[in-house]
Amino acid sequence: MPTPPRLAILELLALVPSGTVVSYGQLADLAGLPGRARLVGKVLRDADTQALPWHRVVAANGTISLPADSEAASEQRQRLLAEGVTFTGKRVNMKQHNWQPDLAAILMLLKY
DNA sequence: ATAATGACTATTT
DNA sequence: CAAATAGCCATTA
Repeated sequence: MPTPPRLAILELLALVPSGTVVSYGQLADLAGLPGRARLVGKVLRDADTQALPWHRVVAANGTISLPADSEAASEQRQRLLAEGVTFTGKRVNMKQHNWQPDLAAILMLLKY
């Protein structure tokens, strides 16, 4: 049984549009959980990655927060590239792709 | 109750 | 730009 905080994170993640990314901390803040970036990471580990855009979550500096050599890391990068996300070396160009919550997302946040 | 852990982050070397 | 440093805080052991 997911605790309320986790639920908020998951619902919010589901709203992140293709071609954009969010940082762990940003997602935590939006979900009303300031300072809990690490919790987001844990949620992603436990969550059902099949149905959620988990690959749209990257570190605040734009890098992928998974072991550079891991299979998951390369897959995440591949998925992002497929959505049109551009990289500069190892970092996502946050300037262009960092998600800015739209009205729908803001409204949804009100229930928490 | 205490201590270690980690898909984090901001700052400083 | 890479690496170390020091905060962060729920979850685990």
